[in-house]
Parts: sequence; C-alpha cells; structure tokens
Amino acid sequence: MTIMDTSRQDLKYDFRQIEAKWQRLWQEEKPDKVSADPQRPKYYVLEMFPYPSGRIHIGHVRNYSIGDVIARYKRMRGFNVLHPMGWDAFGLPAENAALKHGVHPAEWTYSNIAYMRGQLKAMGLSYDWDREIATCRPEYYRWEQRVFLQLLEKGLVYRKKTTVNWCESCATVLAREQVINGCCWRCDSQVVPKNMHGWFLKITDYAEELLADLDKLGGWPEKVVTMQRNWIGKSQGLACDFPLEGRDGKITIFTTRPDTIFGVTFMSLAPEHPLIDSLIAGTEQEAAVRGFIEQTLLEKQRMALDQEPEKHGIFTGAYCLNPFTGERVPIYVANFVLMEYGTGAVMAVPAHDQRDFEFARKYGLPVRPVVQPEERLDGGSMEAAWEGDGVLADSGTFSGLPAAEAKQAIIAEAEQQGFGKAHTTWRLRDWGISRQRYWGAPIPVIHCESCGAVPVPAEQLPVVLPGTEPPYGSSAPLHQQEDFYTTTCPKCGQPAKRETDTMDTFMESSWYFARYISPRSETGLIDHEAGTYWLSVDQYIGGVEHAILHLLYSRFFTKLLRDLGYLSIDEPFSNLLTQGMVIKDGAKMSKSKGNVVDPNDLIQQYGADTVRLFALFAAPPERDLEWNPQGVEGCFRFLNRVFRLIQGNLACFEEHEDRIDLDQLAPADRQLHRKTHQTIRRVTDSIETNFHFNTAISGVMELVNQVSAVAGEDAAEPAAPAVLREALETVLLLLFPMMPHFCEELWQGTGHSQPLRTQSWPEFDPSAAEEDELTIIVQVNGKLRSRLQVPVETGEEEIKTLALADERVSSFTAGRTVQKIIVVKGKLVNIVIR
RNA sequence: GCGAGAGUGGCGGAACUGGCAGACGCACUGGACUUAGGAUCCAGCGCCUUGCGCGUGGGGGUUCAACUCCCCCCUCUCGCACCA
Repeated sequence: MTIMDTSRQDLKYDFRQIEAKWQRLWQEEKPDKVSADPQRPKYYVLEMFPYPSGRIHIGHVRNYSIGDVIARYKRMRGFNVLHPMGWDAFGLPAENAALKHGVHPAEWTYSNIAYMRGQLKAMGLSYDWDREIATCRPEYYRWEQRVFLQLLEKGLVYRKKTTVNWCESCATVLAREQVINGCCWRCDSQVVPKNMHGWFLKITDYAEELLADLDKLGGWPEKVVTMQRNWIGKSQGLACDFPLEGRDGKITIFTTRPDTIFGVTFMSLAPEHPLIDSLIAGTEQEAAVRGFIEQTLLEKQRMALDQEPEKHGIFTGAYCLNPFTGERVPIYVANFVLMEYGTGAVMAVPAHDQRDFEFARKYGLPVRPVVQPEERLDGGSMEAAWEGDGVLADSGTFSGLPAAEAKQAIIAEAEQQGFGKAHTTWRLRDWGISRQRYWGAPIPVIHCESCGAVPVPAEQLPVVLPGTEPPYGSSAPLHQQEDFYTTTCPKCGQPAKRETDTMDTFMESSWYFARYISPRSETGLIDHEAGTYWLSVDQYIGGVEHAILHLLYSRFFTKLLRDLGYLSIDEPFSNLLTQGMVIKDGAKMSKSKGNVVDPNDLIQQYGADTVRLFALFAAPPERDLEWNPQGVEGCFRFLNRVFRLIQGNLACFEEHEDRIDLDQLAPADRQLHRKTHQTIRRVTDSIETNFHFNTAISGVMELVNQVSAVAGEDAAEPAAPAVLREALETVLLLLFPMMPHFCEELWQGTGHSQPLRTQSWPEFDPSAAEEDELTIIVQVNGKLRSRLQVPVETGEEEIKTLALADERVSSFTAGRTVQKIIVVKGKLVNIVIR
C-alpha cells in the first residue's frame, strides 16, 4: 500500500504512479462494461463523439469531464449506466491530410483514433470501451446504407438536380456551413453556384412533427429549442393565383398577410423566376430586364452575406390581375425577392410591408393602406409601412373586419372562388446528402443506362469504400477508381456505374447514439430489446455549435428509424446540456491566435484529476470557461491539501466505531458532523438541479477547510475519530466522480477493501444537518445593523425584544419612533423607524 | 432588423421562493517557518471623502426589505437574417 508505507515527512501526492495504477486496473477489470438489465433503472449518458483530428483539445477535456462526473455519480446512485465513446471518423480533414502528407485517409484516421483513445484513457474516463465504434468502418455504415435503401423505397430519399456551392480549386461541393462570405473555407477562393444531381432526404415531410415535438424537449436549453424553431420556420398564410393580363398563365404568390390583399399595388418576382422569360420575350423591355437580372445575380454572388444591398428592381412591361378586385397590377423584377422561399413571387403591399414601402417610394408606385390602426393612415404621407394590427378598409366586403378575422375570411373566399388556398411554408429545406468526396460512406445506388438509378440489393451490402484496408489504395475520388466504379446493373445485368458520391458525414452522426446499444450486432442496426431498455439518451452533452445541424438531423433520424420499426422513441435526447467554450485571454483557443493549451502537457504536469477538477470548478458547465493556469495550480494545491489531510489523520480510520450519537458529541464535533451532512446535501443538490459542479466543489472545499481546522497535530481540540473519519470519507465519496484516481487511492489507503466506485452516494441525515442555533439578522430600516445568536425555538416576541435591546440597534433607534417591526421566521428582524 | 442569453470586487464565479451581496478559488498584502521559497501554515483583502457613507451596467418604480419583481435605456455574446 503506497500511502501507509511512507513516512509522513516525505508524503507526496504522486499522481503519475496513482493514475497509472488505477488506469491499468480499469483496463483489466472493465468495471464500466454494462449490459441491459430490466431489473435495474438505467441511465444513458452520452457526450458528442469527437472527430479524430489528431489530438484531444481542451474543449474535449471539458465535455468528457462533465459526462464522466454524471456517469460516475449516477452509478453511485444505483443506476445501470451506459456511457459509451466512439469516433465520427469520416470527413474532409482526412482527405486534406492525405493531400498534404501523402498518407491514406484511412491510415491517418485510424492512427489518430489509436492516439486519441490513449489520451482519453489517460483522463480516467469511465467508458464501456467494448462498445467503441468508428463510423468509417463498413460494420457501421452498412446499416446506414440499409436505411438509405429503405427510405428510397418509401420515397423519403430522392435525387434531383439543384444548385450547389462549388469550389473550383478544391473541385468539390461545399456544405453551406463551409462557405464563408461567399468563399471556400479551405482555399478562400470564390464559391460558385453549380447545377448538379444530388440525393436528398425529405426532412420537410417531418417538419410538422419536428416542430411540434420541440414541446417535448423540456430538458433542453430554451435557446436551442428556439434556434430549431426558427430554423424550421413555419409560416402560415395564403397561396393565391394572380392571372396574367392579356395572355394565359398566372403568378402564384404566398403571403402571410392575406388581410392586406386589397392593398396590392405591384407584383415582385425573384430574378430567377421562371416566368420572366415569357413575360419579356420580344418586348422593348427585354434587353433592359435581362441586363438587370444578370447584374443582380452577379451582385448577389459577390455580396458579403452580412449586408443587405439596397432594394431595386425593374418593370417588366407586363401586368397581372388582382383576383379579388380585377385591378391591373404591374409586374416588377426585384433584387430582394428570394426564389428559394415561398413561390419566388411576392404580392407587394407598400402600406403594410417595409420592403415594399421602400421600393414603392423609390419607383413612385402607389401606397394604399387597407389595414387601419386607430390613427388613420394616409398613403401619400406615410413615412414607413404600418405592420401592426388594425381594421380593414377599402377592402370590399371585408372592410370593417379586424385584421385577424379578415385573414381567415379572405382565405375562405379565395378557396371558394378557386384561385387560392390556405398554405404553409417552411424555411427548412430538404437535406442534400451527396458529397463529391472520397472519405465518406458510399451511396448504395447503381446507375444503369436503361434502368436509371437502381438500389443496390440489400444482400450486397455493405458497399465498401475501396482501398480502406492495408495496403491502402488511392485516396482519389471514387469516379477515378475504375474497379469500384464499373459494375453491372442488378436489374438487367448490363454494364452500369456505381454512384460515386458519398454521404454527408452528418448522416453517420445522426444515429450513432442508437448503434451504441448493440454496436457489434451483425443482424441488425439495433437490438430491439436492448434499445427499448436503454433509449432514449437520458443526458446528452456537447457544444452549442451543434444546436441546429447535428441535433436537428438526429431528431429527424430518430423519427425515420422509428417509422422504419427500429426504434420506439420519438426523440433521441431527453436532456441536453450545451457546454460553453473554453477561452483564453478572452478569445476562443485557436492555433492562429496562439493561445492553445494542450491537455497532454497539463496532464503531464498536474495529472488528470487536477485537470478534470479545474475544468469542472472554473465555471458552471453551460457557460464559457476562461482558462487560467494559476487556477489549475490552485486545484493542484487543493488535491495536495486533501492528500496531506488524510495522511495526517490515518489514525481515525483504524477505529471502526461507527455510531455517532448526536447527544454525546462535543460542540466542535457536533459542528463538524453537521457540516459534513450539510455538505452532502449541498453537493447533491448542485448536481441534481443543474450539474453546477463548481458550487459542488466549493462546498467540499469548505468542508475540507473545516476539517483542517480541527484535525491533525496542530488542532487545539482534536476531533472525535468517528466524526473525523465520517468527514474525510465523505470528502472522498463526494469528490470521486470528479477525481476518480485520487479518491480510489486514498480510499484504499485508508483501509477499505472494496473499491470506492462500488460505494453508494452518501445520504445526508437531516437531523445531523440541522442547526440548533440561528443567526438572526437585525436590520434598521432595511440596513444590516446587528446579528443575534438565538436557539432555533426562540419565539417571535422574544426576538423582537432581543433586537430592540441590542446595543448597536439602540444607537440607531434612540430618539426615534419605532413604526413597526417585521420578523421573518428564522432569518431576520427589520425595525422600521421614523 | 428579429430571436435568445448575459452584465456582480483586480480576475473566475457564489447568493434558496424578494431577506447578511461578494461563498469557494485565483491574484495581491503582511507575518511565521526557512540557507532559500514559486512549498507549507497564519492573518488581511469591494470602494471611498470612515459614516445614519457608497456599492450587483445606467435611470426610474413597487416593497419594511431588490443582484432577484415591474418600466425605460446602454453594452456585450450567440443564432438567424430582405422569409413576403
């Protein structure tokens, strides 16, 4: 036993030896390996899995420390805890590394995984390592391919030609988040729109449910829920046809303000609107309109995304007719109308829409108010659009109706007349999952000249990405890999070509939480029974940067997998904790800023327990954490203090007198015993209510401070051994989830035969925690003037008397009239004087 | 512009349901031990004009009592951004 053998003088907290010892043991014994057990309550805690970029960074340290405390705490509370880890292993950086260093992406990825796994183990994280997954393995993505085919069959996957963000110099499609101010995030060259075929997932079919089920996510931060709600962006209104004047055809518009339809004075089309061609063909405006469109599109491309260009447009020369009034409406092309939203055509109501208003004023178009607030609007003199509520005016039979009522009435009328209907528009787009990249999961489709896009038969799955087994082949995109590319059609047997796009890596991360349930299953994506037991994830933890993409896709996938019969849950993550960033010198850590702290160095210098403690102590988890090297030092000091404190009081562990009799305790012992139980209560509350480990830790620090005052050789009155022992054991029990190696070592060193991890979380004894004296605050006119120490049972009248008799109080009350005295039981007295 | 969150000592952060503002830690100051101290221990530590003093971004309000509730304003962070 390392501790007992050393003489007190030389005692040192040797974290290297201690951490290595316990990690070795955990590696051998696998104490955190779990299986489904319906007899026990389960708890599934999950941290967002990392991309194997090469090394763990400090944000990972924080994320996994938080998750590990929760996992260990829940185990001590008797839960059967699933706590897995894996690798989000497909992605662009591997290809970049391949280009730069000539290593195959697979080799690069697997060696990174091996290194980072070692780093995680050096942190002492309590994962069930037997469940580790890597998404780049065919054993993983074969199920994704299977799901893809099932969705294809259900019509939830489709292929279409669309405009994508294309980087010429990298020769690839970029995801929207990889386009920064119109430029490529890697090479900074201009991103251009390009029309290409791609595969899409019909997330819009689930828009309604994705929106409605946000209400079930009570355990999510409000912020994330709101962001998702905005992202989905439901708006309800009227889709309505405006027939063209003097020719066949119509313009369909969408509006959320059908109540303003009598105020339409012109029509605006997006520059990309397909109708424009036929409207202007052969007219004298043709050249001018074409020139305008060309310039607008160019401008749109060049414009930095964070500024709005001035509104401008051009008259096409054509008119359409307002279906309600038959009035002629001039048709404009306008630079602010988006083809991607609604129908690409907007009925313009300058009196009630600020953009239309600005446009109308600029081009001298009429402004006609039709929704009148109390103070009557005048189209000629208005200075801004009125977007508020009001009563309809100049609106035919609808005049006089309040706007809200008018909306419904006008929609009903349009439906009855057959030129419009109630319509809902979504901001959410279908999810384009095709990537022209090598390092991703192949899309299991074969293109045949006569049969078209043919699904790969299920029994031929997985479609394995070529060249991922050593010796590694080329990392070139799949269409350059002849033997992969060329195949035969499963339907007609003719020569055919495989799909060469791979899937967006967000696909893999959308369902990994489910694969952890039965990661080695070769018969299905998930073992149904185990899934029923373990899912959903009780606590998910990760960065807020995934608030939309990953978390929305995972919710979507959960519903897809449910509808395919794999899962029986509606939502994947019952509770979500979005941890803040780790910052240094006021800025996010980044290589370019040169303020990066390498966890490796820290663990070398202080040990994992200290680093974990600091990551938990410096800020509550949801807030940004300012990295402070001196703060780390302070945590290290704390560990050393506790170490010495326990070493100096080993004697109290030798006696095994367990009973603590409240009535027999000396006042100092009673006080320590009380503090011990108050600390248990406080730490438990901090963890249970909001995972505020920072306050939990400071609670334990207070207890340690108090023990220090009454323990050891220097103490004036040595504490009773049983009380001291209880206090010290409590310190170890409460700190264990945060600093497991340290606490296990001391637990063993103080003569316990069973490991600390098998112990239950301590229960607090309310009667032990109870105070028998109270400090009553005495205020005069609301200001603190004195304090009274009274027994708990002191009555109100007595407290009043004592307060008035208090010397410091009477110096304020002397010569004044006491107006009233307010007594708050157990807390304070406030004497109000004039 | 819209939406969300935040603003407390030199710093990170505490404060239950309206009831002691500044727990805990860092930094700093003084002392002890010491050849030495960047170890350890002890003490101090919001501000000032030192008093019926001031103080939780600013201004008002409700209240016996406000970091906490209400109104107005300022600043910062994040997200979305011409969404019809």
